Amino acid sequence: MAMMKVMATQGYDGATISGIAKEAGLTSGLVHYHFGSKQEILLHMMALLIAAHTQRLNAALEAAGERRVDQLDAFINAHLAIGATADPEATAAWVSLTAEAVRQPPVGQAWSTALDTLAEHLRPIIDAGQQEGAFKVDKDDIEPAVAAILATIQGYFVLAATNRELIPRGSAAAATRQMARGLLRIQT
Amino acid sequence: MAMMKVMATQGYDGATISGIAKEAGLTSGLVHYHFGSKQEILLHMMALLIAAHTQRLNAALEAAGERRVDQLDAFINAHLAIGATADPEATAAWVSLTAEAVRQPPVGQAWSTALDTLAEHLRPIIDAGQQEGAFKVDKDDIEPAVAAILATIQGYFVLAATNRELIPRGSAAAATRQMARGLLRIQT
Amino acid sequence: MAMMKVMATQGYDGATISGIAKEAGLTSGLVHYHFGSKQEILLHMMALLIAAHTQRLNAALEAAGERRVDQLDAFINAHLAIGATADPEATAAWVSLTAEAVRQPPVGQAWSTALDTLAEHLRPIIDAGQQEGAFKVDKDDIEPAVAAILATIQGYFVLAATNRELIPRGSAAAATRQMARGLLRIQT
Amino acid sequence: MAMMKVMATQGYDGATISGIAKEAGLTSGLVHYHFGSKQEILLHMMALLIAAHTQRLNAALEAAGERRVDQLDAFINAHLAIGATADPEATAAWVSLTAEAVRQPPVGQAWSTALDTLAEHLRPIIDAGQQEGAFKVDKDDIEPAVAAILATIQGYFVLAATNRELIPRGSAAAATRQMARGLLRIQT
DNA sequence: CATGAATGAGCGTTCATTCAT
DNA sequence: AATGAATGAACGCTCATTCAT
Repeated sequence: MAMMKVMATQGYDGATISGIAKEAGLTSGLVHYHFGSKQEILLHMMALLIAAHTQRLNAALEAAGERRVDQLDAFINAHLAIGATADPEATAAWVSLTAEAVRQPPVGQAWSTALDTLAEHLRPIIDAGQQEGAFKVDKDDIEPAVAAILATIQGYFVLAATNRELIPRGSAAAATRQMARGLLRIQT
Repeated sequence: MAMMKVMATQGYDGATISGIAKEAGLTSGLVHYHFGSKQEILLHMMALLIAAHTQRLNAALEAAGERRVDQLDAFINAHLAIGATADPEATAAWVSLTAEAVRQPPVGQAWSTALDTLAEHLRPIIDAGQQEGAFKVDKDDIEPAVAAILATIQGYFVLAATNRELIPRGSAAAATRQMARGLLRIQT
Repeated sequence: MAMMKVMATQGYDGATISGIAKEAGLTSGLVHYHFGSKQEILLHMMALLIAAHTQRLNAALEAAGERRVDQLDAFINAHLAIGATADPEATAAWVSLTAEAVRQPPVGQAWSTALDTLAEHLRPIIDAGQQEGAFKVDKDDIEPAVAAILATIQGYFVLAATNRELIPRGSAAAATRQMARGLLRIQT
Repeated sequence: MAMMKVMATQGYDGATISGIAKEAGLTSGLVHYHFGSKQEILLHMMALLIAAHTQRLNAALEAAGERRVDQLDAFINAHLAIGATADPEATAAWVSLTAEAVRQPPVGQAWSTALDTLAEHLRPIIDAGQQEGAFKVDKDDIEPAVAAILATIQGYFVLAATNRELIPRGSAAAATRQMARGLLRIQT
């Protein structure tokens, strides 16, 4: 998506319609012909980003096997493996988008929905792990754990977009897995 | 700072000079008399935010005592205690600011400096804990741990600004402390 | 005509080609295939409006009989009978059109022609009435009278389109006939 | 007012903000600094036009003396004397404005109010004339008469803006007075 | 004939910035 | 120090018009 490329470096307000159009090899009029408004482009970009990510995530979870800890690792890896997020442009765009989620209610709603979807992938894993005794946590600590893991992932995105050199290459997924083990009291 | 209030709800581009001025009870002309450009206001706001935070952080660390684990907890609590960040406006403004750090190099630089400063507060604690044997980690895992803890904190800011209901009340600091224990292999 | 419907509520500039096309169940491309330009559509709409009106007018005049005063009444009634203009859409479109006649010379020309045509229907009636002694006016007052009656009719259109409640139901034609009697000094 | 000049020849949509600004020797930004929106300029122009007219009308009515017929004539003359409206630009602008009254509800409201104000000047004259026996009309014919006279005046504005040559020089006021006499059955 | 994607000029509007007072 | 009028560039968006299919 052209908007992603432009937003990655210019942010939402800096991403002008004609800038996006030029990046995509179109004219500004045509962009509006297809999208109606700038916000719609943003929402569409989000949908693409989320769809691509969801697909990757589902594939990773299916490949993870039966063990809860492996599923947990797969969830983390799907977000953070390979250099604290594979696509720097997508990461930067996502961070810019986060700021828009604060401002524009429709974007905020879509953002919330996306995060909720992630939580709904993660929660059952932790839930099952807890019930099966693999994760030795209180029932009451499950929701906090879901939030904590998602926070860590989002935080890595922020750091990757703004302070890449702070993250030792390849450490994000490993560190997060280790944190999750502590959080969920997984024996290793 | 008036800009913070406006940025919290409107973002950087949505925060107009005259909007900021009105919030502060001034006129737009006078704001420019003092600041020269909008970016300078942003940089000034960051400086205030960072200074206030640094002061709080230093006070917390001083009060923490000698034990490394207490210092670590103090560091985490200083960022996340009391409902996943005390001041919702400051949090929202910080998240908006993050997006600007991606766009505007001077802002990005200030942001990096701020994060580095935090890292420089956190690193010696972990360093010492490792050397003293309280934290049973490899030397090579110290930098990743610093990044991971900072990522988690920043991630909680993001969630607090966009998805507050995902974070169970008061769970942020506790969960982060627990994660840090797992990451640094602290016996409890 | 579709343009009339759209112009009645949106005016000329507010009436977009694709809006007109949608109203007519066509596509914008096809509209241009037939008309070449938006102005041409307007001119075509005028022609239709005028043709329909002229036909109605001629029929009314033929049915009016020999007496000049009856012909005069028929002329007035053909414009104003039945609730100060029967078709509100046509009236509103006509008023919008009037404004375009001020701006676009070709439209102004067509408008003038239309008014002249009306004058040419009205003038001979008054002329004959004056010569035959039914209308006791000076020869010099004929042209002013033609203008005055046309003005009253156009004025009723304006009021009907903008201030309908100012006109007591059904009073327009009667009042105009009475005014014309005063103007032409017709004994009653 | 600059907008009036531009609207007189270009209509409302043709009157661009920068066109108006240029006519007034300003920049487009400054125009918006003072007016907020194009519609507000239009409303302001209406207010000026109406205020100027109301003042002229009141002066004319005060100078008219006690006789009802003189007051009636003064009312008519204030609108139409001197070449079917003195200021061609104001007339043309008014006609363009009429079309906007059909489209833009706030303009329509202001237009209605203006017309109602005129009606409220005219009605008491006719009312009194009827009660005093100077005007030999039914009570029920007063409202229709008010509407008819206003219609004629508005109609002359339309003709003046679009078909000036149809109106013999200086005939408008005289013809209207004569029509009013017929309408109100005033003996002469 | 008919479609609808595509163009591009131009619109109203916003706003950081300047400057006379 | 302080005001707020003034500037001007840039934005999102609209739409008459064109044209490949």
